[in-house]
Amino acid sequence: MASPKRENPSHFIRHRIDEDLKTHKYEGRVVTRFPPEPNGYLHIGHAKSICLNFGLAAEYGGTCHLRFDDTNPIKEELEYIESIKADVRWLGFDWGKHLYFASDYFDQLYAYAVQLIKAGMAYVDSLSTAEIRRYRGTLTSPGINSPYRDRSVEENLALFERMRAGEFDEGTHVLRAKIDMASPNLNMRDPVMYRIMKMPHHRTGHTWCIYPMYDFAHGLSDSIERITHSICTLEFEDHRPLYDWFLDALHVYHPTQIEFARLNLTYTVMSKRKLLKLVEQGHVSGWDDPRMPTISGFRRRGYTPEAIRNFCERIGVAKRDSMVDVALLEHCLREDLNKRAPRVMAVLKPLRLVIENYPEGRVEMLDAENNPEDPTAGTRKVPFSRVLYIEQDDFMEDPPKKFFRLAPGREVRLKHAYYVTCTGVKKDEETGRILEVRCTYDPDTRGGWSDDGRKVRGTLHWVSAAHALKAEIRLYDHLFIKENPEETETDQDFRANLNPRSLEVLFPCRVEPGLAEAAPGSRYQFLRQGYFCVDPVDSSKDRLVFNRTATLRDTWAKIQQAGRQGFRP
RNA sequence: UGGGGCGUCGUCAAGUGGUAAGACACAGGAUUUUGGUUCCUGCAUUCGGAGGUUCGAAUCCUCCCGCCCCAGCCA
Repeated sequence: MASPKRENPSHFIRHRIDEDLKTHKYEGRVVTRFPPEPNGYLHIGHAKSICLNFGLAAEYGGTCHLRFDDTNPIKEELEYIESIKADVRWLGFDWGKHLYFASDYFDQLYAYAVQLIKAGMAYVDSLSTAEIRRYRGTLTSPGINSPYRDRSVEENLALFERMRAGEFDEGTHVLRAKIDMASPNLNMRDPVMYRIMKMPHHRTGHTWCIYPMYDFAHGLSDSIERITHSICTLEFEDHRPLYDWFLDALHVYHPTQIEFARLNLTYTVMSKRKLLKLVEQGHVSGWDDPRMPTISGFRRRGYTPEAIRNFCERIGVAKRDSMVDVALLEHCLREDLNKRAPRVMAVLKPLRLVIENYPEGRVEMLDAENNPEDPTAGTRKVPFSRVLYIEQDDFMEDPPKKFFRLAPGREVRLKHAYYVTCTGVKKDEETGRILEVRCTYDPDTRGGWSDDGRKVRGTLHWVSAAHALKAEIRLYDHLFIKENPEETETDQDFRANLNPRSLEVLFPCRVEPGLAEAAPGSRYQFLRQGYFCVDPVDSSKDRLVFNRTATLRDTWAKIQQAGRQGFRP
């Protein structure tokens, strides 16, 4: 990789690690972890965390663990574990042998709990869920001690053992840390450490009927794995005192928890709950719908892991809540694909173009450059004949001044081919709809160039009607119509902002014959249109399906927009 | 009205007492066989506000304002 790398942006977590390295807090080690709960698909917010954790580890010569935080069997499924691993791998990261599960530590965690009971720092509470809530107090008033708070160590030990043995029903007992019911931090008001759940676990089976809570399990899992920097999102800031409390109480190895702001992106939602709702209610076709901000959605949409990684580096890491413009993500994608994607011609909304002076039955194979940004990409042959398809948008019968595409009497270049001059149009007598455009070509302009100094303003893409392949093309737009879908009128939710035009399916579009061989998932630039990929799920030899990953920047569209607004009274 | 955080350009974001980086977006212009790419140029006399300390403040102090998070036997 000789490409000139951007210098790594400065951010507070790098500063913290630098500082710890300087003071030898962790003997020069850097060990991070990405700790997903296997209860849903990963989204681009997770990608930020993955890039941060794996990226930092790589940068400092350390390691990053992939650890599944699987402490709640009712919400978690095997299926998610595989999708998460696939997504992390696809993003380009490798956990090597460091694949772990919090459930692997259940025995150790149980022993730690017993140790806390013996130290008088944990007790079995027999209050009901509702009572526990009531005893906890509120934001502004302190909680009160449970009547079971002062059970003897022996009694607690016996009760906890019986909880484990399955002697009690769910909800009848919990193990709580004995901290401070009057703490202004609600997390410190005797947090629950274990609850009874008579539910088999996807990895430990029927071994357990009590499961540890996040706050107890997470920090200790970090400790067991000798993590140095435990990076999580802002909402856990209030949990840090508790994270530290368990580690200190048990006198075990103590990682540092550091919190950063989660990613928000314009025109989309990011919470698992909301994404699940979109899937379940059929607003999208699934977790991997190309409009979803999931990793699998972006993958199917045609995004590259490089673009996503670059995006994650560019957005930075900080503690303030923010909403990143999705235009930056699109920019990263275009920047990557501009260099790599082969150019190809595809007509989305076909309009017949007949070249009156081109011999019937004649076919020429013209040379076309595969990528002007990459001289090594070579050329290909494209068939040219008397009847072509051009884009409907590339012809206007009565064009405005700034339109420099095809119109009666106007001359344009057909990319890689010839100059053509429009001689007229053929219309449906009744509807007035344009059926085809007629033109003549200049045989001296083969390849799309004339040495006589003649200037043509426009260059059009095209396909030969007799040779082109039919294809289905799916045009995607933002899933929501508002930058912040959360902004709604009272008594409606984010679904009210769903974009009814987020998907437009075009068929039959006409594409270059060479695309018959296009591999699923392969990416192209459709000249003058945008970046597209072969849909890895629905495309087949019989029915080619392309997804639009992103449009090209479109100055003409902007001019039109400005014009329309200008004419508004 | 308890506690924990956070406020620097439209959006991200550097900056850690020496006189406001960069990116995206936006607006002009040049080049162009993609109205793409590339290339120039412009875009915060000012850092939520008000005082104060200092030769000097986005950086230190005081007060105020605004936004986010926490009352799961979820993570």
